[in-house]
Amino acid sequence: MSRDIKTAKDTKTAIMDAAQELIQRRGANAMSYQDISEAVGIRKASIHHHFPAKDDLIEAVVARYADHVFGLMDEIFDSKLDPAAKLRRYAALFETMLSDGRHDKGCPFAILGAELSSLGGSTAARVRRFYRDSEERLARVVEEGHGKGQFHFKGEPKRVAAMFFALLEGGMLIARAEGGPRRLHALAEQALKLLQQ
Amino acid sequence: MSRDIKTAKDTKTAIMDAAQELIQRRGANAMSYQDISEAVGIRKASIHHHFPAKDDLIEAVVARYADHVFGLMDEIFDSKLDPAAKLRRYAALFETMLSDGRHDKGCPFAILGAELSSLGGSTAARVRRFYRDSEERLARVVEEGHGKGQFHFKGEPKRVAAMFFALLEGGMLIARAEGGPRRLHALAEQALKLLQQ
DNA sequence: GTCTATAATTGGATAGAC
DNA sequence: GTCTATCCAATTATAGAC
Repeated sequence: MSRDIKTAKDTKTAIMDAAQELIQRRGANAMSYQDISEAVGIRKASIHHHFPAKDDLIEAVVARYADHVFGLMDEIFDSKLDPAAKLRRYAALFETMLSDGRHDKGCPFAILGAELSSLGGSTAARVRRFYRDSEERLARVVEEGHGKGQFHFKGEPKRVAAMFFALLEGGMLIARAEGGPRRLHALAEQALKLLQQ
Repeated sequence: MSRDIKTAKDTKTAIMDAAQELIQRRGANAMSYQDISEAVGIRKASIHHHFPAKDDLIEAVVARYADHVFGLMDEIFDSKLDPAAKLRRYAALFETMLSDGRHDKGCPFAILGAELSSLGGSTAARVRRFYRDSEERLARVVEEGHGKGQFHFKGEPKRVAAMFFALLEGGMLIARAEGGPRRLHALAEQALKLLQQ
């Protein structure tokens, strides 16, 4: 056996976990190999063994996170919940993030969106893709709600979905600065009120 | 006369202009005195004469920008425009920002919100204040529109205002990544549709 | 796969001449 | 108020022993 049964989590994963937390809290530019080294308990050089360049690490983290979130989204959106409940559950993902730890974590893609121009090309592409795919999935739920008569609005479902997404990403940054998860929750609920009225 | 009549803009202002542009495009963490030095055409040490520490510079830029924006907001919101037109004009401020230069500038306060935990204390406080004051001003417009029967919604005007604000800040980051000013415009229009239906 | 050691560069910042 | 020169710390990254 090459792994410790108990605490076992391979170093590569531990590095990515630490990096993700740092990105969510401080951003990719403010994250250093030194920070990760201290968090994981290994030397800087060892990180380079797993991720030769910083961009490689950021990209790996971002790819893993996107897979994770889309997994959760698909679970929610493919369920038998009614459309409004689906949007609530989706919003709750953001709220839960703000509740985590020291209450200073944000959505990695909102943070990286702000840092977009200093990211590597493929990471920037992944950020854009995340936005696009999120809106696309949301649009299906909005459309479903519209079709079932649960949502009432003028305009295209696609636009409403984009609105809801922007609201959550922006609201997350704002609520992280002041108000926390409760404030983000209130934002999402207000949006749902407008959709259902 | 101690200033050149023609190109005259004092160095301090030129430094702040360069710093603001860099913050809007890359973020405060990715901005260096070296970058500014090249943009302005002076030496790094000269920047330190005007702004001893980087935090001083960032704070000065942020304070000036907030004053500027609140000036514009007050002009719009104190005008005789109807509430929907006021919100459109407000949204246009964000759209104009995205149209500027290489189309990669964002609202400094959205960028700095993402970098919040690596900012100096007083700068972070200013970011929070900007969010609060923006929402407060927007709330008055939303309330006005509700009172005049132009906006129809359930819930508190304060919440609706917060929603509109989060939508624009988040939408700006997303539209900067893909879609540009037109996309942000569509977002704002969709929100107005929901309010007016 | 992890370590020590070290390179190479850049960052923010200061001292002191002009 | 701007410059040259310099300092010191931090950062990304590599080489090579274990």
